[in-house]
Amino acid sequence: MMKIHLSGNKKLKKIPPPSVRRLCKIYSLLDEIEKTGDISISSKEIGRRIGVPSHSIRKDISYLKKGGGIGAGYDIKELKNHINSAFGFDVVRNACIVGIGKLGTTLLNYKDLLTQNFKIVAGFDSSINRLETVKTDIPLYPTYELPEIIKREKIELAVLTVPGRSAKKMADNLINYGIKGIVNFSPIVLSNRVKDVFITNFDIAGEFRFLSAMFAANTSIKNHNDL
Amino acid sequence: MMKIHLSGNKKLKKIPPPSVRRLCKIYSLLDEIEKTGDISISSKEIGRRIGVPSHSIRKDISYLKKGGGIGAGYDIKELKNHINSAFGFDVVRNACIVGIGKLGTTLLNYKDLLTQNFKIVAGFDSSINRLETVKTDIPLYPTYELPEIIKREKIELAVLTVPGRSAKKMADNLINYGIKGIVNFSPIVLSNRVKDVFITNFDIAGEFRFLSAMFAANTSIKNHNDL
DNA sequence: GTACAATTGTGAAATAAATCACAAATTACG
DNA sequence: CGTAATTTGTGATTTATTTCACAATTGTAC
Repeated sequence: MMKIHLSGNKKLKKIPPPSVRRLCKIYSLLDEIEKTGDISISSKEIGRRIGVPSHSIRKDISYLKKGGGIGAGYDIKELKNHINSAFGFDVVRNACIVGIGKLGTTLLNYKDLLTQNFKIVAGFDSSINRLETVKTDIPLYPTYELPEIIKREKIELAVLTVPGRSAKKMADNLINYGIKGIVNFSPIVLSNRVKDVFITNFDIAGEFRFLSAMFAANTSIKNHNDL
Repeated sequence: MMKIHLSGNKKLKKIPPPSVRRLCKIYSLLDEIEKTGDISISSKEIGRRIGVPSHSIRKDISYLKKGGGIGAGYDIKELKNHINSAFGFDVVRNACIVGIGKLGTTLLNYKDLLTQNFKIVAGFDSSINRLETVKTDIPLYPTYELPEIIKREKIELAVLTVPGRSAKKMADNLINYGIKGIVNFSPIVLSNRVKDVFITNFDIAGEFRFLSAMFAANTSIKNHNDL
């Protein structure tokens, strides 16, 4: 259980991480649906679309919304605003990619990340050779320039796509340089002992293994994110 | 809670999904450590390495192991075998990648996936043009050949890297064609209503948003997988 | 060999999350 | 306007997972 400080709201609320995840998903969905011209949607429909029972949706939304129209559906614009102000999706944050291997290069050019509130403003790699061969619009720098560029470009978040053996050390460095959030794609699990630094581990190979384990166990599961 | 049928064991055990995840991680760790020549390891050390308290590690292992040496550490080889036989990591499964866009291409050549028990034996895309331009050692086919190739190559698992708008339909098709597990990289959440088909959702953009939400909430979290 | 330190295994307790169930509110419609 | 059909919001309940606590076991030092 975590504490979420709703901006524009004196109250301190606790929102379970699974609910935060679902709310993020709901936000994306609303974004999509808004384009079709709809102005209202029910918890049932949201649930159907993201594959979750409607009562979960209502519970999730109840964590951040007070009052409103029981009986009617949710006003899409209004609900988006609620999530927005709770999670700060309206603030654009600068991010960098550390480790310009295959995965790093893909993410550099992965359009979906650039939408919303992430802006990738730099890429880093220790191999000068690689910096020269990778083709991208985003400026690339050698690793030793990390402290300087992070400061200059006001980078808050880092995507870590270095090999496992360098992940731990690099994460420590990044934190020292002032990075406040890390998305770790290396197979090493990074635990965040440092206060105010947020780390999510995104282990692709591990996820495949998990699928295989569940598969072997002949059992159905819901979702990766337990969403 | 799920049912896991331990092979070579008459008993039916229930292992919570979070424990399955951690056990997968533990397995990878043991694999690494084994190379260094160590033959034994403690729950404390495992916990330190994957960022989880030692009592969780012991609990997880207790789900699949019976008897053994209290007081001593875990024998690495033995523990690996236990996990192995519980989750079937010794069986190699054929997989394919559906949707050869940027992400799909990266995964095609992502070495880490090829280790362990996954073997990517085919790639599919609806654009003939793309099939011709992508450079890879793995054979590529047009989408309409999916049913045939799945049967011929005995493909059990699919990695879905198509755009969101085609994800749902493609997933349904794959299931019809006999695919038993799907790793979904599209932003659409796929829920698995079909028995015996396992789906994990791997939403990169969503994960970034989640990080941002946690970041905005000024709260520290542990791990993406809730591992 | 004996005391001491370290370690596992596991019921029991505590915490977290999902699900339920239903009152209260709204809309639809003749 | 009145009745039926939807729909939300949320305490209460159930289920799931983590954490605790400690007996039992093994290794270690002298």
